[in-house]
Amino acid sequence: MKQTYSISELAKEFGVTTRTIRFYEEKGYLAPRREGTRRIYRQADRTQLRLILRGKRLGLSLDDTAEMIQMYGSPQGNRKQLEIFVSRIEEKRAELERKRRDLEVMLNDLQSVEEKCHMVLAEIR
Amino acid sequence: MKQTYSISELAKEFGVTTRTIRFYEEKGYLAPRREGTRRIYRQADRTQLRLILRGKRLGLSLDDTAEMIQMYGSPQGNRKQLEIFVSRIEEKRAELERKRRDLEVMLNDLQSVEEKCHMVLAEIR
DNA sequence: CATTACGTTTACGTTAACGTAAAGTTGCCG
DNA sequence: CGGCAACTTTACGTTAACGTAAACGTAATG
Repeated sequence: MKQTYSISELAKEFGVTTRTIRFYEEKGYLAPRREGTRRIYRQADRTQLRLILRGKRLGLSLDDTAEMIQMYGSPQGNRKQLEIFVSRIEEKRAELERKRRDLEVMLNDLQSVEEKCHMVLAEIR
Repeated sequence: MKQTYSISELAKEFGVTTRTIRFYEEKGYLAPRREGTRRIYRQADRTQLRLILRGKRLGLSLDDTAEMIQMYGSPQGNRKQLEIFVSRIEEKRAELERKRRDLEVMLNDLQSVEEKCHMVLAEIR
C-alpha cells in the first residue's frame, strides 16, 4: 500500500488525464503537497479525487460534489446552524433518491428490452 | 387527460424553458407536429421529452440518452445484429449499475452524517 | 384598434470541464 | 555530457447545452 503518488500514477489509476487532476486543483478541490515543484499526492488526496469522480459519474457539477464532500466532515456549529445543515443534507438526499428512482426505471426498461431480444434470438434458431 | 400540448405547457410541466425544448428539436430528439407555424406536442412527444430529461438527470449526454431511447423500440435485425445489440445493451446496463452503486454509497454516507447531526443536536439540549 | 399573451426564427453569448500546444525544468541512464 | 521521460506553467481552444436578445407574426381581449 503506497503512501504517495505522482500525478500520472493517479491519472492512470482513475482513468483521467493529468490535465483533469490539475484542473481540480486549480479550482480548489485538491491541494497536494509539493516536493520542489512536483505534486505529491497522499491517501487523503486520493480519496478526495475518488469522491470527485464519483460525483461526476452521477452527473453532479463540481461545485455540487464539493458541497457534498464538505458535508462528510464532522458536523459543527450551534443548534440553528446544525438544523440548517440537516435540511441541506435532506435536499441532497432527495435529489439522490430521485436519481435512484430514475435509475431503477431505466434499468428495468433495459432489462425487458434485453429479454425481448433473447426471445427473438431463441425463435430465430 | 389532454391530447395535445403547447410548448409552454410542456416547459411548465417539466420545469424547463421553451428554449430547451426547441433545442432538443433542433438536435433531432423531438419532432412535434405543426399547426401553421406553432408546435403541437402529443403524448408520444411528451414521453420522449420525459425520457430525455430522465437521462439528463442521471448525467447522460443527449447522445447517450437518445441511444438508450432508441433501444426501447422493438428489437430488429438478423441474429448477428441482435447479438451486437444485446452486447450494447449490456454495456449500458453496466454503466447504469455502476452509477447505482455510486449512488448507494453516497446515500449511505449522507445518512450517517445526518445521524451524527441528530446525535449532536440531541446532546445540545 | 391598441395592447397583451404567446408563439416563431435567427443569431450571437455563456459556462463548465476540460483539451491541446508551447516552452521550460529536473533527474536519471548509458 | 547527451538525451529521454516525466514533470512544470501559461495560455488559448473546444464542446455540450443551453441563455439571451432582437425582430417579427397572430389572436384574443379590453
